[in-house]
Amino acid sequence: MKATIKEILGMQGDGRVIPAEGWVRTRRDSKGVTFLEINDGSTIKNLQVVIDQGFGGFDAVTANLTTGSSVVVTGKLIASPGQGQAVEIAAESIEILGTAPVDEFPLQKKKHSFEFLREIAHIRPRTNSFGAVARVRNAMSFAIHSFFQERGFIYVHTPIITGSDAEGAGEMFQVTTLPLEKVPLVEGRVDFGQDFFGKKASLTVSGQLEGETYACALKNIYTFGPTFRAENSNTSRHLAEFWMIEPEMAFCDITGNMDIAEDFLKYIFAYVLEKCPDDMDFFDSRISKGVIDNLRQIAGSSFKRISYTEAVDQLQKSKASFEFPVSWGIDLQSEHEKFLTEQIYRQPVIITDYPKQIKAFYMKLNDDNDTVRAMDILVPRLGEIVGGSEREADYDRLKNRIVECGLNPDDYWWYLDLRRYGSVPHSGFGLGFERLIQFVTGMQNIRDVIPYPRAVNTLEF
RNA sequence: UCCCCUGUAGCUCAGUCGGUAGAGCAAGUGGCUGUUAACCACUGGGUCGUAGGUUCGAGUCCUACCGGGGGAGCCA
Repeated sequence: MKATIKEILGMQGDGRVIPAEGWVRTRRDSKGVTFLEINDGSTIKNLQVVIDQGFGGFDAVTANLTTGSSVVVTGKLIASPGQGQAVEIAAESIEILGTAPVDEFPLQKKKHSFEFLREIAHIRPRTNSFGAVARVRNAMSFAIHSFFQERGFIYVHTPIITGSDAEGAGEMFQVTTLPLEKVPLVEGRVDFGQDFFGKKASLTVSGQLEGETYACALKNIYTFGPTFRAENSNTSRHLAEFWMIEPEMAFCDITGNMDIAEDFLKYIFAYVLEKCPDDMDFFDSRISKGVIDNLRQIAGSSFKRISYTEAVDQLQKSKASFEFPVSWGIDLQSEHEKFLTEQIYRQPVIITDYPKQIKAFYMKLNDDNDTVRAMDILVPRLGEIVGGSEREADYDRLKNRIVECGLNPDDYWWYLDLRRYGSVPHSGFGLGFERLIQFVTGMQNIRDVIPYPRAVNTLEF
């Protein structure tokens, strides 16, 4: 394999003759000399190619040497006499592999809006912004695995298709092979017995319940995979298909859960700062001023930990006027979460011990019988980024909560079995990968941190 | 799903009181011995989202639909 542009930029400009492959980003003509910047996505930086217009073969390619065309340039790698780059290639031959006609190719050597680029999602990775997002996303994926692997967590592949219809985490996409134009009926209702699985099936909204079963066998596990929500939500923070990270730890209480979650976030931030300095410089200067300092500061500090009751007190004491008034028992609204992280504490905040009414059935009930051992991590700008809890480990209390929440215990027989045989305290949390990328990069819209966003009425690519 | 904003040149936008279309960037041509957000000059470029309506006349006002954005809810 020939050297990537990233590798070439790290070489000495000692006059060696090498090939360089990439796509033309921009071209500048002066009298007698043409400057070409080519990029191959291996780094956000471009390689400058200098072409003496007198050299044989230039006239043959000049018309097609346009933004977006793909080229192989061979020439001497030399120290650059100009400012802005250490080395450059003095072209000795140029081959155009694929042209990009200027009147058709949608990217120009100018800034484009993210809204426009979303319409050409197959071309947008060739821009600085989306190249940087892709590289940071890659680094973060790797960091997730290394964080857990270094701590002995087992990576578990929980199912994508699920038969549990009542996980309660959101609207589900149905999966079926039944002919939708002629659905088989029994007594007026759909006969799922004739469907592929013999029962109603859906795409998973969470791997947590299955994750718990493996944690209760392997101690510490994590999942990292696609998740689906059929909610009709149209915001810059929601997708119908997104990636979620869900660790689950046996013999672990809510405090251990918080410790791991906090360490995890700091590890990811530090990792990206170390491994993607060029891309992060780009985000810091062009996308969101101050992201680097912000991440660095968070990675080196301790998160504020308060109870839900304290949070409500703080919000009430602030005398700020909210659209939704604050009182004990309400679910915290976006405006409340933002006020806590951006105005009161100005840092990530972990809130624990929520009223049981506003949380899921599987969370461990506290002795007060009113609150559960939930923990949400809120960050400035995005609000909730992590949601987790210590799980209810007592069979009877869990069964009661299932009934209280209007669910059918029979649907959870295998989940309840965990509490019948060798039950242990265990805890875990869930974290939306794209929201984490948003936080790290400062990108405003979640549709711009995933290659091909799936959302309501969005499935062009 | 609700509220608000928006749709005009390839892109980003301006367009006053309703009177017949503008800029910047991009592109093309020419100029400039090394540029790097290159620079200077000139040139070309429009079914004003779609369909109706009001009017002598609609980019502009009204209605519906479609697309995009922001916020809320739901949530990760």
